[in-house]
Amino acid sequence: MVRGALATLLGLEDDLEVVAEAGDGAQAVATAIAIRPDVALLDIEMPGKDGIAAAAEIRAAVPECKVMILTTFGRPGFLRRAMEAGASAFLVKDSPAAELAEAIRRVLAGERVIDPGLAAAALSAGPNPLSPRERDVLAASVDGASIGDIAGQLHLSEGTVRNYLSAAIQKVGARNRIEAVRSAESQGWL
Amino acid sequence: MVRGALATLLGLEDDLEVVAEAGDGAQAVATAIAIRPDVALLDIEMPGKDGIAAAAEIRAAVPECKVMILTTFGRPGFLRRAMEAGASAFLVKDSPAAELAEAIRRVLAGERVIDPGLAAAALSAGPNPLSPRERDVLAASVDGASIGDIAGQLHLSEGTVRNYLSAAIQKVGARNRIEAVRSAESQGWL
DNA sequence: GGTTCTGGATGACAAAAGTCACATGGTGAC
DNA sequence: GTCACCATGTGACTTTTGTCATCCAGAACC
Repeated sequence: MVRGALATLLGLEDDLEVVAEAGDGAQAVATAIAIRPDVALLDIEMPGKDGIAAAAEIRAAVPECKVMILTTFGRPGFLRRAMEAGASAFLVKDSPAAELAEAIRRVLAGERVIDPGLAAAALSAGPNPLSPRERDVLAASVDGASIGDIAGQLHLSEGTVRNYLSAAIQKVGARNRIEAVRSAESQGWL
Repeated sequence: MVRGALATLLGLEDDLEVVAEAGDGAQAVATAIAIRPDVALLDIEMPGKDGIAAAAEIRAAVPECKVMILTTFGRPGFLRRAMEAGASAFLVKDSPAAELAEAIRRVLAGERVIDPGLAAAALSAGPNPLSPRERDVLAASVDGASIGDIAGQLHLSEGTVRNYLSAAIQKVGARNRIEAVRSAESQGWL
């Protein structure tokens, strides 16, 4: 519904044309390759996951297509990863609707558009302090899995899982697994 | 942005007029009382919380104003509470945008509009099994608080908190606190 | 060749978390 | 007036977590 509404809205602008819509990441990549649009506007939270991966794929397959990220949660880590994936813009959905069309025009003109408050947050937060393995273990514990579950799922010994979790908890400055997960999630580190 | 886009979209319909917009629950209630619209379209997740409470207040203060809930997460418990608050419609944002205007017309004609899949889920899930106090304790533990923290926050002894938590975990069929929180949240029981 | 880093593992230990049994008041329903 | 819950509390007990020290193998780097 949101996508449809935004598409209709953008279609009302004289100088913009919505050439396609897609419901998930994979479909977005396929459509971008087929249509070769000037710009692709992607969300991060999508069914089938990861608008950032989709962004990277589109950049690789269709270099002349600028990629813009429009997302609900302005997490510093998301911004960082989006930029690394070659995105030209990073906007959050709580800015006014009029800004969207304006941002698209600026991107088409070659500018990069980044929510200023978010840019500051991303710079002050610093990079993801978690090692890849710590990230895996923390990510595997989001929905209440026990140490044993995580160990089985990741083919590690329980002791190792405990160690990684302990390290992750310290690094993010949390007091236990749950706080660590919340905190890492809110920074976009998972 | 989403609100603005939907408002513009609805404004394009010949027979509908958007008379106001509000950014949070309190403002929505105040505006509804001032403007006395035919229908109010509310989200549940709002800054300042709880579109369902706002719905109930609007129903009480402006009885001729129908209240519709449009939300991202179609949780059975949300639907139940929305209906108890006197809502005339409960829609989820992943239905097509065209349906929204149609739903508004049906509500204005006196019908109740409910997402059918969600209605089934709400009926099969049954009512919230948690006692109010169990709900409080579980809700207080969402972001990683320890038993001691919760006890202090709710002015209970640690043993009592443990007992409530244990009961809640059993009732929702979870294996630990985190699973219980996730599960209760996904049902809309918190 | 030595140093350092990372991924992985073990064992020990303390601190939480979770379970159980049981006790006491209060509130409604029948 | 009894019965069934609820909210609240205690104490004992087991299981899970989280922390720490220490170890080993491979890769990278100088």
